Amino acid sequence: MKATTQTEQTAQTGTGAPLGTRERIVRAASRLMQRQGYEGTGIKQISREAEATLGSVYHFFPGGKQELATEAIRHGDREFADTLRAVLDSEEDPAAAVAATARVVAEELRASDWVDGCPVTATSLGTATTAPDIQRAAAEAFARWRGLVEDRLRRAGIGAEDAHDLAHTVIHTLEGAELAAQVARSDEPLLIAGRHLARLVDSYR
Amino acid sequence: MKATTQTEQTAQTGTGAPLGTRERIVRAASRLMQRQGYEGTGIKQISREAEATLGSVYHFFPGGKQELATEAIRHGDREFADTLRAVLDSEEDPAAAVAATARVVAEELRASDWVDGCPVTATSLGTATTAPDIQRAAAEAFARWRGLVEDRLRRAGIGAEDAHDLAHTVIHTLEGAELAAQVARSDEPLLIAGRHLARLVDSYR
DNA sequence: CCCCCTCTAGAACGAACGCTCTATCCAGGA
DNA sequence: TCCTGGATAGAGCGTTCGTTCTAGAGGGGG
Repeated sequence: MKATTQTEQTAQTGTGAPLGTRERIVRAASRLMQRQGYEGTGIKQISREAEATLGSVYHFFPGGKQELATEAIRHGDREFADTLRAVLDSEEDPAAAVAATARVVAEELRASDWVDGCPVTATSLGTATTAPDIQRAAAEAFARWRGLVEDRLRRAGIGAEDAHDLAHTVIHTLEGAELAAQVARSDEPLLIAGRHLARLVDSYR
Repeated sequence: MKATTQTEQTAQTGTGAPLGTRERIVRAASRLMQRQGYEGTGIKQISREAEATLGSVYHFFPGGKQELATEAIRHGDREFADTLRAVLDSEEDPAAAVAATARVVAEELRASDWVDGCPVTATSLGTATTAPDIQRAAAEAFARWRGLVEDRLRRAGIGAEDAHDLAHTVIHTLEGAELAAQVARSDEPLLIAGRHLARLVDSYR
C-alpha cells in the first residue's frame, strides 16, 4: 500500500490481486453497513476492517461518513445489478427467470446465516431526515434494478406499461421477502414470493 | 404523573386523556425508532420526547434499550394489526380488501411526508447479530399480520395452502413496496403492488 | 539531489452514547 | 404519625462517536 494505490484499485477488481486502499474501504463499509446499518457502523470499525487508517478514510472521503455511505450503496447497487443481469439471462422464460432470481437471493442469504440482507436497504433506512444524499443513492439503485427487470420483460414480449409495473412489483416483493426471510431465518418467504411472481408475470404473457 | 400512573396506562388508550408514563415512553420509542432506527435513536432523546426522565425509563425498562425496543416493536405490531383487521373487513371482495390495504398504507406514508415507514422493520434492521430478542419480536409481528391476512382469505373461500402462501406474499410485498415508496417519496410502488396483489389473489378464486 | 504531492499514520477534541447511582417525592397502610 | 415502596429526578460514570489536525513516508519529475 504505497502511492501506487490509486492506480491499482481502478485496474483490478475481479482477481485475487491486492485491492487499493480506497476500494478496500468501500467494500468494508458496504459489508458492515449491510449488516449493522448506517448508524450502527462506525468509521473506525470500517477503517479497522479495511486495514486502512482513519487518515486514509478521510483522505479518500472528505465528505465523511455520509459520502462513504453513498459510495457503499453504489457499490452494493452495482454488485446486485451484475448478478441480476446474469440470473435474468440464465432462463429462457421470463417467469422462470424471476423465480430463479428469488432462489439466488435466498441462497446467498442462507449462506450468510441470514445476516447479509439488502445492502441498500440496510444502509439507507433511518437516514431519511438526516442524509438526503444517501436516500437518493438508494432510490437510484432501486430504479436501476427495476430497469433491468423491465428490459428483460419487454424483451420477452410484454407490453411497455405492463413491464414497467411488473418490474416494480418484482423488485419490491423480493425486497420485502428478503427482509422477512432475514428476521424469520427461513427462505420460505423468498421461495413463495418467487412462485407468486412467476405466476404474476405469466398472467401477462 | 403520580403513583397512579401504572393504573392509568392500562385503562385509557383511545381517548385524549393523559397517558401514563410507561405508555408515553413506549410510544415515543416506537415513533422515534420508526424514523431513525434502533441505533439512531438515543435513550435520552426518547425520555425527552416522552416528557419522562431517565430514571423513569430505567425504572419501567430495567433491560435498557433492548427491552424498550422490543416493547416498541410490539406496540407497532398491535397498532398495524388493528388497522389491518379494520381494512380487510371493509371490503366484500378479498382482492379488493388487499388493494385497499395498500391504499391505506400509502395514504399514511404520504401523510407523514414519507418518513413513517414500517416501525417493525426500521427498529429491527441491523440488530440481527446483537439483539436476538428484537429479531424475535419482529418475526412475531410479521407472523401475526400474515395470520390476519390468511384468515381473511380463508373466510373468502380460498384453500388452506393457497391462503397461507398468499398471506406471505401480501404482507411481504406491502413491506417492500412501502420501503421503496419511502426512498422514492412516491406512492406509486404501493399502488402498483396493490393492483398486482389483487390480481394475484383473484387468480386463486 | 531535492522538492512535491499523494497517501499513510494516529493522537486529540468535544459531544453524545448507554447506563448506574443516590436522593427525593408522595400516596396508602399500620 | 411514621413507614414503606413505587415513581421521579438528574448528576456523573466510562466509553465511543465523527471529525480534525499535524507529522511523516516515499516515489517521480525538475
